[in-house]
Amino acid sequence: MSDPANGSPPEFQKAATIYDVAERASVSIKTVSKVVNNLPEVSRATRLRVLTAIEELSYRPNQLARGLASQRSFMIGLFCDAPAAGSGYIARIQMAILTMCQKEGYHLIVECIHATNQNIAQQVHALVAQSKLAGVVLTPPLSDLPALVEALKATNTPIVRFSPETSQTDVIDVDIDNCQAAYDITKYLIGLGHQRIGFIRGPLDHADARARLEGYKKALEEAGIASRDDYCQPGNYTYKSGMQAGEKLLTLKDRPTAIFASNDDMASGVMASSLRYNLRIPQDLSVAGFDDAIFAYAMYPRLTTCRQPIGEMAEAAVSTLIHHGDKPVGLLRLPHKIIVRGSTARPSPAAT
Amino acid sequence: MSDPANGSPPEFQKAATIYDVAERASVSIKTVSKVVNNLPEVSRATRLRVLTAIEELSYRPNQLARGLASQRSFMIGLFCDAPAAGSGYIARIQMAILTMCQKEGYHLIVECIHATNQNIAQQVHALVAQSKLAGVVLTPPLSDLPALVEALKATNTPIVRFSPETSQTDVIDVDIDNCQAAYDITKYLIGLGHQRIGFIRGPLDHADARARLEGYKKALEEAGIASRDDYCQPGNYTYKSGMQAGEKLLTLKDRPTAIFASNDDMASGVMASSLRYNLRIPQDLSVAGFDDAIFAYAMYPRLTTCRQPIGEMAEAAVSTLIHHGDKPVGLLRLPHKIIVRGSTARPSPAAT
DNA sequence: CTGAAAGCGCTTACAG
DNA sequence: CTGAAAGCGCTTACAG
Repeated sequence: MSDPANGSPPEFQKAATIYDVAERASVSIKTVSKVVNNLPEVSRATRLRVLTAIEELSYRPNQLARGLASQRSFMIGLFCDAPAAGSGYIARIQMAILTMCQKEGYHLIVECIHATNQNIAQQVHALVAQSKLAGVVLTPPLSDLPALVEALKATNTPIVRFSPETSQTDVIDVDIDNCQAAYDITKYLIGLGHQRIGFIRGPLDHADARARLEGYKKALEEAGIASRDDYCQPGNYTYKSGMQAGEKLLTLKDRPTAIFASNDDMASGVMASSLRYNLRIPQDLSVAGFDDAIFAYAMYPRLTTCRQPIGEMAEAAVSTLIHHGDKPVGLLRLPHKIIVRGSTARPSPAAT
Repeated sequence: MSDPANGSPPEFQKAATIYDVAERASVSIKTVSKVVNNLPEVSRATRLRVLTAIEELSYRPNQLARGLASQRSFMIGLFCDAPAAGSGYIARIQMAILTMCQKEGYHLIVECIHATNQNIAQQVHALVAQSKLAGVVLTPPLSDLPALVEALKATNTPIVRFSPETSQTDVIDVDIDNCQAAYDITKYLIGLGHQRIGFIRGPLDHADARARLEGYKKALEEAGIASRDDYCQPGNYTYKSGMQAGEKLLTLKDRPTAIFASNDDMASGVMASSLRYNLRIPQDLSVAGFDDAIFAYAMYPRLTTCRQPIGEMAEAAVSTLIHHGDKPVGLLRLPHKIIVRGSTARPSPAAT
């Protein structure tokens, strides 16, 4: 197939280099470089000539050479603990980041870092030093690994963290207002006519779990509904813990007419437990979750929940990494969205 | 912070290069290169000296330089249509591929290619030519995009496809035996005592859907159970189509005591529809799915299903890409696994 | 607005 | 078993 001795121009076999383009356009490679990188200082006529040559040779700059020479690659790292785990939150972030990267002409390189790993610093060093990443996106629970963040800072790599526990300097954080979101859902349930609203909280060492609990209480208080301790059950964000909390809530004397679980996995558990007591959803019991997990749409009835604006968060993250320096450091809060579906309704007259 | 005028060795500020290591170990860079790449022809003593120097300087080879010089990068591309969509099948593949890559010292770069995109060839050219990918993994539905496969072949990039429709030359394919898997599930249901087993098939233009249907029929036939047309309903792999098929099956005069849906989304739909008829699962109706989707474990009761050995498939895929040439081209079939959970049980005496 | 030259940090024949 | 040199394909001061 290959024919090295062939005298004809190698337009087919070998990829064109910047030299080929320069020669064809009768300019220096410097000029080609400028055109490719969209720098000014090139006359319209020259630019057009170069562009034509690029087109004709279907030239693509070699990213490896570009990165080596400029000491920065066009790659953004996405560091995850377990990309495929959980309810798809991480997967959704990845998809959004990827879309943004492609829009900006960057590539996404995904790395798995185990939060329990000991010398993270070493691993990061290997990863970042080797590839000269243009920036790194951290997803939970990695957002809250001081060792990771420090190691990254030491390599002078820009960082964006998704939903971190606490804000930090030198770092950009993107998140939603969990308290407000929980407040909104609770208020929506109250607006529906519910007075007895159960709540299943997440682990209290998670800042988001605390914030959601706070939002729930705030909404009740504002509506003049006394909060009852037995209506607020603990959970740990798993399906099973949701089912257990559901059992407790549904066997209460004055059982709630609505249950708001702080995530979709637990909401799913509640729905499972409601089957045991022959409660129909949403006629006998309204259930709301949080996250808009993949399965929230595949269960019956579909789950009312809160969706994070992951697309916008990713957009903010990537553009911050690429144009970093323009944006201020700190926490960026983006607006969430309540998704109302079939699992919530007005309480039946009998229940109220 | 940085102090270029500082005379002390730059062990901290700047990353060590191969020259620094060579100097410290008193060898040429060639020798360092050999040690790093695990090539022979280096005496034990020298190798040890180099290794020590590498350790002391915490040297990491620059991947960009390595790639540029050798004309091949240590990156493997994972091409997906929509990484986050669906029931997590793609996400799981990604996780497995990623794990393998890290084990082999490669990086994973994820690219999103829309199957509907017109000139895929161009996009591939840009992607692969730019980054000199060591290999590419294709996931459905991209596995069956001739334009993609051809474009990739033209760049001489090794390819591995997950679950393609049809085998091809020059390409390695990994898959399970869908017919056998469906046969196994059906046989398991028969073994439980079910005689009236409904089936919901996938779209018949999918090879896997056809194979699963075939497996179902084969198991019935072997057991001497006549297959009934009204027990075999069409579906298109969505939750909704599963629910519709469920309605049809459950309103049949002799309704099935078990339903086997060709994927978990449809199985989930069946379970939803069963609620309408006050059928308890698994007491009144057994339901089995296929895929072991993320939510299969989060529903109630948990779904009996078939899991693909994604870890092994990924292992085969990556090692094939890296050591390609060693392995034969063609289709590699790996063993599936039936996961029995709470959604299936013996039929109740009344029903049989 | 454009060129010539050095250099990014490796690998790879080619010698010895 | 090891060295010296060229080259991978770009970018980036430095000149003009």
